[in-house]
Amino acid sequence: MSPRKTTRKRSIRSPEVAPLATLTAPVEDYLKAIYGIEQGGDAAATTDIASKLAIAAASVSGMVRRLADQGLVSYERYRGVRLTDTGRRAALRTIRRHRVIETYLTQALGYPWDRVHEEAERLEHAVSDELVDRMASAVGEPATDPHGHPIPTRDGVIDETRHRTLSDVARGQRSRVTRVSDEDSELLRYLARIGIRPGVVVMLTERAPFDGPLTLQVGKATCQVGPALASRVMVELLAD
Amino acid sequence: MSPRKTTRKRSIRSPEVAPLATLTAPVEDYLKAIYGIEQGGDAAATTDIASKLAIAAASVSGMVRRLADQGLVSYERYRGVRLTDTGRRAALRTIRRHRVIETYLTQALGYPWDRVHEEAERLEHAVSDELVDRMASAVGEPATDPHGHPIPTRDGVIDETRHRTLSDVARGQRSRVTRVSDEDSELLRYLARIGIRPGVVVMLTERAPFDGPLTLQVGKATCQVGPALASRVMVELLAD
DNA sequence: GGCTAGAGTTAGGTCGTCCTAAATTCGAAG
DNA sequence: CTTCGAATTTAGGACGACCTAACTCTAGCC
Repeated sequence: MSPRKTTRKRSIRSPEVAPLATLTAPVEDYLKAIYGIEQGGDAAATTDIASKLAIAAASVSGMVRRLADQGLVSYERYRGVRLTDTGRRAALRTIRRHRVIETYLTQALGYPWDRVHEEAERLEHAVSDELVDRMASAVGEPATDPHGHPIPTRDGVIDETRHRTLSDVARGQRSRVTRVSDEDSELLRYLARIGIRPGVVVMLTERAPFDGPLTLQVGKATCQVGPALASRVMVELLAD
Repeated sequence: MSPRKTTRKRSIRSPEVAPLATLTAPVEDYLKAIYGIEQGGDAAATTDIASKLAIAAASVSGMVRRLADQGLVSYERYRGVRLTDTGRRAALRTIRRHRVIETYLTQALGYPWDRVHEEAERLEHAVSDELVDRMASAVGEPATDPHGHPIPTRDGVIDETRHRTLSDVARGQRSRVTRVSDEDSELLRYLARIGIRPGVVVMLTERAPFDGPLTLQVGKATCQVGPALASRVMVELLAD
């Protein structure tokens, strides 16, 4: 019916190795989101990207086409999105920036860990590579950010070890907290209050049935946490 | 899904004054530029703004109307632009950010003074007030940035003393450098090389006629500088 | 193997910021 | 007081990033 020739008419770019130089802030945000979703194994679905970025799905369709034009993702209609190598490099660069900034702010400027995410979310689009490297070296080239997430190296190498969450831990099992989700600052304040942070050892003493609360031994204290919280705390199991 | 009527409405102490909350980066740049031009005394002319921002004059006309709509400038067609109080406060806030960032980068992260401007130009739009304040206090609440420019206080108070330039200094006069222009990094590297930086005392020993080069005694060294450089170095005269 | 719920896309807008080209206005000089 | 050049504004576009509404495709179920 309608002409639907929207597929082309973009600019004519002969070379195919994308520049990687000047990405806009929204583009960097999309790439980060897609990277995160792809960690699940599958191609990133439109709605997942949309919900992660709090954007309408229709907007994602449009943007994804632009990302594909720029060689940052590969994309087949109705089939989801995958980062190209170029796109993955760009995503990891942004993630490195974000995490170095978070680490620097907490260590060098005394920022509380529940507020660095928001600040880093803005700064990651504005800092130069040089500044990121200076910040990283000022705090001793950290391997993880304050929430335990691994920091990619300058060359885009990142530890992709999967961790299980507290929800997966069996009763009576001791584990060490490795990472906590960093986006919800209320959650972070609460975790700080009950003593849960990367490095801390917790013992799961009880689990109520039907996805009920878990009872944890954290240091000398005991606390109960719901499944929503438990699924946002990553741990590694400890031998007894 | 959500109503997304998030269109701000920050409260400000004075009644009915404009929001001042979320200004875009271009808007902040315009306000800074207008502030700078207004320091000359007159209303800011369209072409001056355009050339300062490296933007077409027609674009400035359009933007200025939007600034006026937001209550940031007052504007009469063909008559130039003046900041309103709200606009001036916003401009000073951005200038404070810029200069605090410059100072922090040089003092805390060892950034060379000829590259901080560029970095600050991007970061000034991304940092929160809290971060700026933390940076300022980390480097001892500095009164000036690395190039000698005064830093506005949190409440928008700034030292507006006019300084004369080296071009205005009489032969045989001793003066102390107070500020140097910070936008040209090549100039800054050269100034560093010949030992001119804020605080340094220079003696003008000779001036060639017809706007020719000036001969300066800087410490134990002598150097000759052209009028283009001299007009970008601000000084205060010293009694002998 | 056909049907439909929900995922995904297209259509058609809006907004902010920029552009070039074509008027228009101002003010200074004759 | 007219006229001309420079300053300025308007007209008309482009682009990126978003939106809602309406349509289309896919996959899972009977």
